[in-house]
Amino acid sequence: MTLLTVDPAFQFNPGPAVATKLDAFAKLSSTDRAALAKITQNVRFIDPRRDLISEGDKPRYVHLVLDGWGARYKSLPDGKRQIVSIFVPGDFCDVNVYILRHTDHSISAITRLKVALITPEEMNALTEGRPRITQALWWHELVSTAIQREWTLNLGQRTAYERLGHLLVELYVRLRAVGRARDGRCDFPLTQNDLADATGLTAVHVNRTLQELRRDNLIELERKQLHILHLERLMDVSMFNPNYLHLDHEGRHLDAND
Amino acid sequence: MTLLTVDPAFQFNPGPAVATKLDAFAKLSSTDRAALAKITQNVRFIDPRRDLISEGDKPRYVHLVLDGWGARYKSLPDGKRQIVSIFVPGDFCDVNVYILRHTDHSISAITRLKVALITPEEMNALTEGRPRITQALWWHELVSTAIQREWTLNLGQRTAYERLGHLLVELYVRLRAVGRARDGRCDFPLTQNDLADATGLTAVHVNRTLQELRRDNLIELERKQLHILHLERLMDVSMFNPNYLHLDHEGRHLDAND
DNA sequence: CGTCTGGTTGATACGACTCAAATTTGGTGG
DNA sequence: CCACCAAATTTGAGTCGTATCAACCAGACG
Repeated sequence: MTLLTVDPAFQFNPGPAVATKLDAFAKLSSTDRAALAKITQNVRFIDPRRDLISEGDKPRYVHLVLDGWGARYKSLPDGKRQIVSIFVPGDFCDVNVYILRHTDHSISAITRLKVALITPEEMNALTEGRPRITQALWWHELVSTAIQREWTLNLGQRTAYERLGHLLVELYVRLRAVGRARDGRCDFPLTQNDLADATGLTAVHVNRTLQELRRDNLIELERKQLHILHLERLMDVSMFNPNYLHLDHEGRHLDAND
Repeated sequence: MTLLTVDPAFQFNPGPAVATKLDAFAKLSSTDRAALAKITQNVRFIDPRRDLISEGDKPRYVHLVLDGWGARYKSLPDGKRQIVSIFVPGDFCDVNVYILRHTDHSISAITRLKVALITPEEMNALTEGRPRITQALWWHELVSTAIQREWTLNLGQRTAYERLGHLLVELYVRLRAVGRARDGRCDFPLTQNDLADATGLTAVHVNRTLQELRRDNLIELERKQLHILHLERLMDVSMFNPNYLHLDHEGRHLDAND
């Protein structure tokens, strides 16, 4: 399987998603950007469906997704599996994990994944004397856990229909924030099986529920391309409130002046 | 309503749960402890079922639970409600929240709650030049999100029976780690309604499932007291793996030498 | 061309929900 | 100390959303 073709999402924004994302919180200076660029030198590619990190591993690097999609999942002894997070470009997988002895989850590639490996030392060097970046990383961390809370709510209280709608909107909005989505359209490489693992439903039920969403003229989804036809309405029926993504910063928090 | 009676859990450990908890990660020095004690001066009490923080509030303080139980929850426009976290003594509610503009959730008291209010400035002063505390706080943060991930797994993949069993074990183990549980016993102030909100079940089903757990001789639960009769077996049937709590540090990571 | 993965469909089963009411518990005031 | 009330727990009957099992289909790949 050759997957060297350029991800079509690049049509939207060929630039680095990381800077875009952190910029959304605090306008970075040119030296901040240079420092960020520096830590993304050590790049690794992971084939689709391959694990990048396995439960029990000793954490050695912080991973930063430069391109492609990944998923964090946890497995149960009875074979069940839950996707607990989805990573899109610009996402750090685990800031500061190396504080812990062992990871409690696995991370695998959904598409072919391009990640930067960052050592603890590089991480320290990055934040040392750069309050904007330090705060932006904290922001990233807080948003990640806020997303995790929203997923808890999603699984606990929403119906299958709302749950799927909510997940689609979330991913669309997150992609849009890093310039990878526009006009209701984005790449969407998750299979119905992945969606099932992420929503706690079966693949069969995901299939039927997606058909409902299509029938209601809310989405189109085929060939790994998602088109949300009525974002407002989909947000409404899935009770999506974007507040938990904390995108209301627009770099106004701290400003670079160099 | 007068709730000035001393929490019976105190029988186990009258000392400060915070230090106990952070100590589990990194042995704190006496000056570290003094610094911790200092930030717990500004104390506030919250009556049961009252909100401590409401969704949309501007975060002003970091809250540290000194005594009692609390719950973080999110509500949906259709009235549904999900408890996404439970706080027990020694838990920080939100390290560094004040980076965000608005909170995306509410926090309420389960029992009468004793919390310390900590300003951003105090927080900075606490960590400044204290790498052990800084790391311990990061550890706290990482464990909190690991718990959130486990809850996602819990809601997505476990049956009602496993789900409840898992929650009971988690809370018992967390309480034990701060000296508030022993020999399978601990305070357990959650109502069946609370359990329902936390597990994404209905109160009726929680009731029936608790009866099953009792019938299977795994637990006793009455008058707000939990007794886990066979911890090993309960962990087994609920597929509880303690790794996500990252309690395997025992202060060996960093050592104070003063 | 055959195989494989991902998607679709149909029939049936069951876990958890809903609604409604009874019972118990704990706190309050007479 | 007892009567009362509200909150929490328990029980029963009926329903529904989602799972399960089993095929079948379509496109991509080798």
